[in-house]
Amino acid sequence: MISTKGRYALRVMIDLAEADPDRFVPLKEIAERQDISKKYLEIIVHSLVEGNMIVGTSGKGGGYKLTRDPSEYTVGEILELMEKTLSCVACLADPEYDCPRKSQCRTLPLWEEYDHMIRSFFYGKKLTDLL
Amino acid sequence: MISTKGRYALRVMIDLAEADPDRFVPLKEIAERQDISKKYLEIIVHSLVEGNMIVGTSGKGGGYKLTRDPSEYTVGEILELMEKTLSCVACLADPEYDCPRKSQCRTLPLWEEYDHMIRSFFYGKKLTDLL
DNA sequence: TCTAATACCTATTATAGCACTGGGATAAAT
DNA sequence: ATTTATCCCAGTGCTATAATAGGTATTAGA
Repeated sequence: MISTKGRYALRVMIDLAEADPDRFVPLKEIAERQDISKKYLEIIVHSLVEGNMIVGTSGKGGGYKLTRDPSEYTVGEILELMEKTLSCVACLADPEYDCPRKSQCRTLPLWEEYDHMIRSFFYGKKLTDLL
Repeated sequence: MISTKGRYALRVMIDLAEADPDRFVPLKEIAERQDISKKYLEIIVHSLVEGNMIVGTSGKGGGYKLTRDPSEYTVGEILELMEKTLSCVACLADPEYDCPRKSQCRTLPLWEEYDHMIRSFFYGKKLTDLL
């Protein structure tokens, strides 16, 4: 399941994409428009800043704005940043994990196909496709 | 994410699909073959019995077997039984829920498309496709 | 009829992640 | 100095997951 973090992050990004690209939009505004607690959004935008999706400046007139043109973001990268992984099963989420049953596992090919489908879907969607 | 319940259930079903269709396969055997604690599998097969996917008989010579031909099961129905929902977001998982933002939500169409894709994928796979 | 093998039932637990909330420190513009 | 912001750290309540434990009931066969 996509958590609120991923879903809210996407809404924040859409909100910013629809704003004046040269303006720093304060979180308070986004919170009101999106109907999400500003406090909770702080956590989310922090991750977005860490992932270089947006930049923030403090002080009066401060806020957040995108680091690139809206058309240069994919939904996949935003979601993956927030969810840590888009993988549907534990055995694929951690690339380090080497399952002892993998050679005989009847279900692994299914999960791999599923995983691939999800990735293509989300990485194939641009942020601008949602506007 | 697909939980262990869903993944293990699928493996149980595959295990039974590969067994003699007239034989009741004891859980102990499945647990050993699949390398899953028998105790935990009890919970899983209980749900499978409840959902009429398999039947069990007690006593010596007892065990579990499929209720239909392996080709008549879809992966989707097995997973949905175990996971309660295959929906990726809370707003679609509960059909009763009527989101106040749905008419203006920029992300809803994305989740709907995603949801549909997942359903088609899993309901389009038969148990026999995994053998 | 006894025994072994089996399913079936109820309960408890430990851990982790999710979805937040609170209080303050720091930064910048007027 | 004041206002408007971000930035930072900490804590909380809840629920689901992934099990484990111990027992009862049922059945086939020796």
